[in-house]
Amino acid sequence: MELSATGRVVLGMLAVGPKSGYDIKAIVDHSTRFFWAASYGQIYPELKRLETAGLIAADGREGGRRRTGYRLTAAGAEALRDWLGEPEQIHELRDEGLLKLFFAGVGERDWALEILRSKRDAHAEVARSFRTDIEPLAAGAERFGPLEVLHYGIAYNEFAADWCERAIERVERDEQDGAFGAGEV
Amino acid sequence: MELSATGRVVLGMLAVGPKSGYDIKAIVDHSTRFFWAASYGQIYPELKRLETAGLIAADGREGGRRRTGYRLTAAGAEALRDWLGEPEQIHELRDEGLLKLFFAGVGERDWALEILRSKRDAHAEVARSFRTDIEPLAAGAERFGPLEVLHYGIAYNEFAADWCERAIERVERDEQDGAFGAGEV
DNA sequence: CGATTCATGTAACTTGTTACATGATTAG
DNA sequence: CTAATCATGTAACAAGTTACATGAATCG
Repeated sequence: MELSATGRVVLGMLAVGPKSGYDIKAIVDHSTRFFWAASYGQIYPELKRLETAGLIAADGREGGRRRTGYRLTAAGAEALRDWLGEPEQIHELRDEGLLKLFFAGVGERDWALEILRSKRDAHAEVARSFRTDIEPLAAGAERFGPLEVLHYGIAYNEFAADWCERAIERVERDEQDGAFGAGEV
Repeated sequence: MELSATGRVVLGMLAVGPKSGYDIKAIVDHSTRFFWAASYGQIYPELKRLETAGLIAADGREGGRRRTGYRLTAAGAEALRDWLGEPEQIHELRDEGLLKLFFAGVGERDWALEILRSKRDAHAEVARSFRTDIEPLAAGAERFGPLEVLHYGIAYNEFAADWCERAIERVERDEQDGAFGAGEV
């Protein structure tokens, strides 16, 4: 069975331990959402689909609150293993800063500088918040994975901020305006 | 007027010079598609919308073939300037390798190594193809933008491949299996 | 003259977000 | 008691892909 985008994150989260849709959403929102988001509108229907397909089942837990928790079945564990074992990895990026930079040459040099500064600042701020807000919480991780991915997120944003900084320096150093563009707009 | 995602790339492409929907699609497919894609199903309806809104107009060019070319109007140039001047920059990443890595700890160490190797190889291959297939064509760029963005693409993919390589080394060096996870699946 | 490319367009489908409806439980 | 949080779910919408239909022009 081919897992949907949301099915992948749901199955993975349930592999760590039994959870409700609400739990999954909360965990996704402060972990994978930076590279793999999921909304209630996807999670709840997907839980039903996975249950129908026999990959997950209700966990028996009863508590004070109404709650529909799920756990992985043996078939679900197998589906997760299959997916993790496939070498294919979707990689999609939608980066408006790069799109703006692509067109920056239709204007003046200042446009490029402003675009690069905005991109630099945005990446620097994400890296900073990962370091100060999330890393302390994730530091004592029990399981391989989350902390490594967080470190990737920090490194990626610092790489991007650095690249922008160096690009700004190049543009500022570059004296001849002729190299910039035709100023079509 | 708020530009749609496709409106942004269409307006930018027309700022460089008059183009048809077919032209735009062809250019997007070998340039911005890595960070800002667009399909015919979006481009043609968007051209109509932008024309109705007065941001673009038919270019007068007639040729042998049937062709509906467009150019920017003054209002379109203003809309493009407004958009380029806004500091906001959408940044969305969907990275299945990171998602797999996030869950790698539910299995054995070998899973993590395979995931990291796949991600490393994919990024290395993109960087290689940018360097050998695209950079030679883009080298003599007249306008600021495309070449800088290409260099970002190369640097980003090399960063990611490097990070994976170093993560692989860390995992291989790390002897104590206990640090790996509970092996839930 | 037949294959390819140029060229436009749409319909069906899939995916995903947002906002809302609903109501129970718990903390202060 | 009341505000916040827990919790599930759906409807409406927005965005985007794929595949197809259509046909003209060009290349070999």
